[in-house]
Amino acid sequence: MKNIAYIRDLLTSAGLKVTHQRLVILGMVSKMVNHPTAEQIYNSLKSDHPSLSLATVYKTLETFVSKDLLKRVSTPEGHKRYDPRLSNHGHIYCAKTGDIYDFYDEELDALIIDFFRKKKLNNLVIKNITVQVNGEKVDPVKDVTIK
Amino acid sequence: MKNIAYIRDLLTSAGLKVTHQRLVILGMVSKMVNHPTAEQIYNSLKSDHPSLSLATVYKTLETFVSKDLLKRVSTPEGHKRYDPRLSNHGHIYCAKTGDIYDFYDEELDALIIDFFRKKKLNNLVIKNITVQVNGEKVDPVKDVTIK
DNA sequence: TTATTAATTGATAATAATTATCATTTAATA
DNA sequence: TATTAAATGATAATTATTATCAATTAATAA
Repeated sequence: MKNIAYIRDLLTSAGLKVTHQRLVILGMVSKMVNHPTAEQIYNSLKSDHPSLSLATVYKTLETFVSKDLLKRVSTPEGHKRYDPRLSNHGHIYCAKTGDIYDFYDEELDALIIDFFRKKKLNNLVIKNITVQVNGEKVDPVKDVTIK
Repeated sequence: MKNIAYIRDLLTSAGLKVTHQRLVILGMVSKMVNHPTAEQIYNSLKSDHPSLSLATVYKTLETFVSKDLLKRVSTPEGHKRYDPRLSNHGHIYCAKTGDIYDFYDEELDALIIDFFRKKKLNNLVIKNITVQVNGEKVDPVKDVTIK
């Protein structure tokens, strides 16, 4: 639960001016759970903030990504969506509904990081590693089915 | 090395009419190494096939994806790119150049599949699992750097 | 507290990427 | 070879995103 004062601090620490728009955009995206697009964030805000511009939402989101206040998530459909959860985690993407679910597992993270460490990839600074699971929700099945 | 006869078989097996356009598009994307966009594929073909339409390239690529003859790859930039390599593998994405490198590791695959099997995710048919590494190529560094 | 200044915003135009439409052409059969 | 359904090409339309720029606003300095 990010309150206004906390978001204000985040913006200041990132070297960004604290504007009304930034406060409400970061506040909104932080409480949205399903990795919204710029348009969805705009739609969630416009009734309470009728003067807000869609262009501002687009620009502001990209500003936040560049300052590491948000992460940008890519889907197989190739749309930009935003994720307020900054700690490393994986995504489960449902092709049928377009929903994205987060999953967290430190053991898996450690495993993968270790894997790449051993690989000794030269010449590459890794920013993040994401495990993306693509699948389809179905009527309840007994167990996870792979391929 | 996919020759014409082989590609012809692929198309037929997928229940697709064997057209000149499909042959050359699948032939081209299969030999392109860096996960091209529809436009890049079109550009690679148009000098030899001046009558080919960009719209056909777009449509054909999506047809191939729906028939599992290609995979669609998403990048943090949110563009659609295509991958002719169907066996499971991970992607290393360079934010600086936009290049995507493949990496294959059966041990890592087995590890991750096992992880999800144990999770017993109900209600989800997993189509594929991709490990996506986002990073930046730099002047040679000593070792892989994480975060 | 107000003035200054540079950054931000909103409105909208422009661009880029992708999809839709539909008349024409073509591949697979009968 | 004729038939027919599917695919193609040309282009319009749509969608997503970015650029432009005058007006506004936040941060600061006086």
